[in-house]
Amino acid sequence: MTLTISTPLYYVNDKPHLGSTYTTIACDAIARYYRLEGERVLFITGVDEHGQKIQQTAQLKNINPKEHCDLVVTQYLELWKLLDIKFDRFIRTTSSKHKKFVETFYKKVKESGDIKQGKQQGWYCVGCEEYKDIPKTSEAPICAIHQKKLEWRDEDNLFFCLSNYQEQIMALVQDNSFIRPSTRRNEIINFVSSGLRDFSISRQNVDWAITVPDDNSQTLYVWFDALLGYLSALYPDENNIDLASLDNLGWPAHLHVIGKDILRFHAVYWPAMLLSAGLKLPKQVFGHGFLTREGQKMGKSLGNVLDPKDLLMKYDRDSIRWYLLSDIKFGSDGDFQESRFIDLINNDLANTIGNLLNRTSTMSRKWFNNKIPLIEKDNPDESIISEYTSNIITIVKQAYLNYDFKLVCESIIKLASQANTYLNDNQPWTKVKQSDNLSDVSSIIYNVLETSRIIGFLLLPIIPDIGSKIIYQLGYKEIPNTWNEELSWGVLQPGANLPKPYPVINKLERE
RNA sequence: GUCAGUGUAGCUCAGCUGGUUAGAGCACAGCAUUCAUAACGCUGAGGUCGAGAGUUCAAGUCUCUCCACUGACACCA
Repeated sequence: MTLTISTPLYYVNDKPHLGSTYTTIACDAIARYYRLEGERVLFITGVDEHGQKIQQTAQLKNINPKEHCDLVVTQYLELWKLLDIKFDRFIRTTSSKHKKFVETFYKKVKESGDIKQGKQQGWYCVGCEEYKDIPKTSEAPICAIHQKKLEWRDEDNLFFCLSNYQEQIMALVQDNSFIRPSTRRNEIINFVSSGLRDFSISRQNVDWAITVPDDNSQTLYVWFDALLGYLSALYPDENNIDLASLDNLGWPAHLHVIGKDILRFHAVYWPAMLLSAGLKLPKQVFGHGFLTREGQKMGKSLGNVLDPKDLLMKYDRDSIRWYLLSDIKFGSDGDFQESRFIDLINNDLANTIGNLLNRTSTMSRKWFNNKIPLIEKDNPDESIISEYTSNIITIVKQAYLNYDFKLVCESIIKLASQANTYLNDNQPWTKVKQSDNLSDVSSIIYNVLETSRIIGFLLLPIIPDIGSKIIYQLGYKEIPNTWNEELSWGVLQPGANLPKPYPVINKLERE
């Protein structure tokens, strides 16, 4: 069975920002975890390219919308490459595959009787490009943001009959495995229990969008179009687009990872659309938090937006991944603080983990002829460290399953600290001076090499580069695709060659 | 405005159904040490748990009031 995991399809109004980077890194870690577990994973990401805003942005730049989209898409792909994001599908909503699918899907929903004519009425601000929630009866209301008069709009649109799915959606959002983290579930339940209203899925004056199949005077509203990207992404190409084959292509999705701001679309509208089309529902929707920077909201007006590309110029990708995944509880909001960033990288990655490997490998090579020591007898202390390690493995695996990356990282650090303490307690550098203790020394070193090896594997989903470096430095010629056989004690071959160690990460200087 | 959530050491946060001297990591101080990336290890200092009142033998943990911040309250993604 395929595990399908998705990021949102990012809106290409602007270049990628730290938020989408964060989401994508988290998804990548999840995908890597499942792959190591031996699962067949389909990791979907992509972009949402339609809508009036994009049309307008392109106009401002004096290029056509497609050119604009192509440009931004290039930036996304480049960033994901720099971050070594191992996605399987990248879906563009302007692709012909997607268009074909949207038409197919629309027809099916229409056959189900869930599309009707309606009127979209309301006070509309041209500046905001949105309808304001202001009573019909108000006279000459003014937009609070733009201080301009609002227009009364009364537009014939197609509506999706969301209200037909009130009970089913209610049951879905109350199921405590669907919306994660659970703290966000209540909001959605409140929303649903206030009564679902039908929503419009078409627009009359937006050209940069997919045309409604049976009414070329209108185009489909971006959300209706964008959500369908999760499905169109599954098809290998634009041939044989039919709903029945989705079952074999990886649907239903195992997990949609999204920002908390778009939870409602994914937990309410999207499932209803799927129900209407007779398709299965995704298993989980995870709404993560937002990032601030040095305690402040990031925004253009403040001029404090942190560009992921700039970050990558200064720091390597694993440092960024480690910071985002280890310091911020996945699901909660987080604050990006550069001094903390530097502290964490230096302490966790360089001092605790990197130095552990380095000191152990050096000892082993120095005293055992550049090899992993031969174990001559059982070390009575072995069980202490090996049992500790095995407990950590259990905790880490469970934490990965819960998408609790913070706990994953914390537990791995604990293991590394434990190994450092074990070395200090046993002092192999003292024992080695007395030749009759050599067999003790070999066991001690072997135990810590083993621990380091397991640390390397456990780190792979979070920081693949550093995890791999650790594993290579222990003599592996290649990184195994799955980890279940590796996550047991005693895999390192005594007597095998140990390459010369080098720092898995360099320390960062504080400015 | 209505509803929900948050407010615990300098910083980021744990503290389940109320119960001995309130915890962790980072930062800080001291000790120790050289196998190692001036790293590791050990010890310590640090909090009237947002404010006030109440229930209780006992409250960070329950109730009420207040203060501050955040989010949701339908078509901006």
